[in-house]
Amino acid sequence: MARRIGSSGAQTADSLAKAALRLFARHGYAAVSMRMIAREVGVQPGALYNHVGSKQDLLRDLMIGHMTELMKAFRAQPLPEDPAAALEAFTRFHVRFHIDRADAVFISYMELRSLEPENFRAVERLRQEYEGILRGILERGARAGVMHAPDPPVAARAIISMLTGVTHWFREGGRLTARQIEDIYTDMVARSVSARPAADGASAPDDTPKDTERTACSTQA
Amino acid sequence: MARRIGSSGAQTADSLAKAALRLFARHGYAAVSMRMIAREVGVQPGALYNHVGSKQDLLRDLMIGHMTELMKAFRAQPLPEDPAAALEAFTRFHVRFHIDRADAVFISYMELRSLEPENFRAVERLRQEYEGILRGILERGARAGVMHAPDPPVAARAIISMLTGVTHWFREGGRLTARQIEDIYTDMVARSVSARPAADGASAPDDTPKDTERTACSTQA
DNA sequence: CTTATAAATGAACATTCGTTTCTTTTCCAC
DNA sequence: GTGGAAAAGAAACGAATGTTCATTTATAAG
Repeated sequence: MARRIGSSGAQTADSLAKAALRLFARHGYAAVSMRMIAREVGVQPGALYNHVGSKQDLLRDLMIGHMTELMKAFRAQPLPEDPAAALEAFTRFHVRFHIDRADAVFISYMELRSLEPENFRAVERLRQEYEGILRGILERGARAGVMHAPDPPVAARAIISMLTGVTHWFREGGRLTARQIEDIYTDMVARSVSARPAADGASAPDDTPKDTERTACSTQA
Repeated sequence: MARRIGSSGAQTADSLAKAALRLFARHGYAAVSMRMIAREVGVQPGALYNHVGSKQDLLRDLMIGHMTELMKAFRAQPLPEDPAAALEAFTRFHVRFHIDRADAVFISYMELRSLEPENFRAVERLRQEYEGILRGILERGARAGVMHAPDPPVAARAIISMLTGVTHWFREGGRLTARQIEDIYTDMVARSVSARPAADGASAPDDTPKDTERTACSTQA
C-alpha cells in the first residue's frame, strides 16, 4: 500500500539523508529524533534502520561525506601557482561551495561535538587537511613577499571563519546575489593579508586623505 | 520571598548558571539534561526548579545576560571618533571579551535556534544592535574615505564572523597569548577594509607611498 | 524558643527517546 | 507464475526526558 511510483530502491535512502541533513542543520543533531526524520521521509521509524545503522552513523556519514566532497571539489579545479591568484581561487571556491551547501556546512562546523571520539577524529583530520591548503597558500605568499601573514595558522583559521560565516545569513533571493557576496569576500580576504600596510589610524590621526572620489570599489553593489 | 541574603542562598543559583553555561557550550542545549546540570551542581534534579522556571528559561537568561553584558562592557569604554581607531578599539574589545567568555559566546552564536520564538527575537535584537555598532564604524570610515567597505552590512558580518571564530580554537596556555591573537586579528581586520588597494590593485586614488616597511603588526610569534 | 520561608530530597508523572523484533508487503530475478 | 531478498509496518522494549509534588531539612527573623 502507498507504494511509490517508480522503483523505491535507493530513493528512500537518499531522501533519508536529505531529510536528516535539513533537520540536523535546522534544529541540531541532539534535538532531532529518528521519528522526526521518519515522518519527513514518510515512513515508520523502524524502517530507517534498513538503511542506516544508527543515528550516530547517520551524522558521521553526512559529515564525512560533506568533507570528502569538499576536498574532491577543491582538487578538481587547478590551483594557480601565484599565491595571490591561489588565494582568490580558494576564497571564491569556498564561498561558492558553502553557499550552495549551507545545511551541510552548518552541520560540519557545528556538530563536531556530537560525534563520538572515533568519528570526530576522522572528520577533524579532513578539516585540518582543508585548512592546511589555505595555510600553505599564505605561507607561500609570505615567503614570496607578496602577502603579509605574521602567523599563517591563525590567519588561515580567521579567514575560514570569516568565509564560512556567510552560511549564517545568506539567503537566496536576498539583497545580494551569490556572485556579489563572492566578490566582496574575495576583496576582503585579499586585503586582510595584503603585503601593503593597513592604514593604521591609531597612530596616525592625520591620516585622512585630502579627499577622494567615492570609495572606489571593484565590486558593484 | 525577596529575602535571600544568607550564605548558601545565592550560591547554588550561581553555580547553577555556571554549570549550565559550561555544559550547554560543551554539548549543546538539547544534549544537556537537567539531570546532568543537577549532578554538576551537586543537587537533585527537582531542586533546580527552586531557582529557574524551566530549561528554556535557563538558556534565555544565559544568552540575554551575555548579550547585555557584552553591550554594557562595550559602552563602558570610550569609542574613538576616528573611524580607524574606532575599528581597532572594536576589534580588540571583541577579541578580548570573547576569549574570556568562550563558553557564553559559543552558546550565544550557536543556540539561537534552540530559543523559542519570543526569546529568539529578544536575543536577536541585541545581536543586531551590536552588529550595528561595527556597521556604523565602517560606514563612517567609508564616508570619510579612510576605509574601503563596498557593503558595510556584509563587511560587518564578515568581520564579526572572523573575530568570533577565535573561540573555536583558542585555548589558554597555547602557542600564542591572548594579546598576540588580539594583535593579529586587529591587523587583519584593519587591512580587510583598508582604503588602500589590495595587492592586485585596482583604482588607487591618492596613491600610497612605496614604503611597505611600516608593517604595523607588532606580533611575531 | 517559635515560626515562617526558602531550599533540598526522593519519588513519581506522562512523554519521548533510540532501537529491536516480528510480521507483512513489495520488488526483482528466474 | 515462484522464491528469496529487501523494505516497510506495527508494536514494543528499557531508558531517559522535563517537570511536578509532597515531604523533609536548613536558615534566619521575631
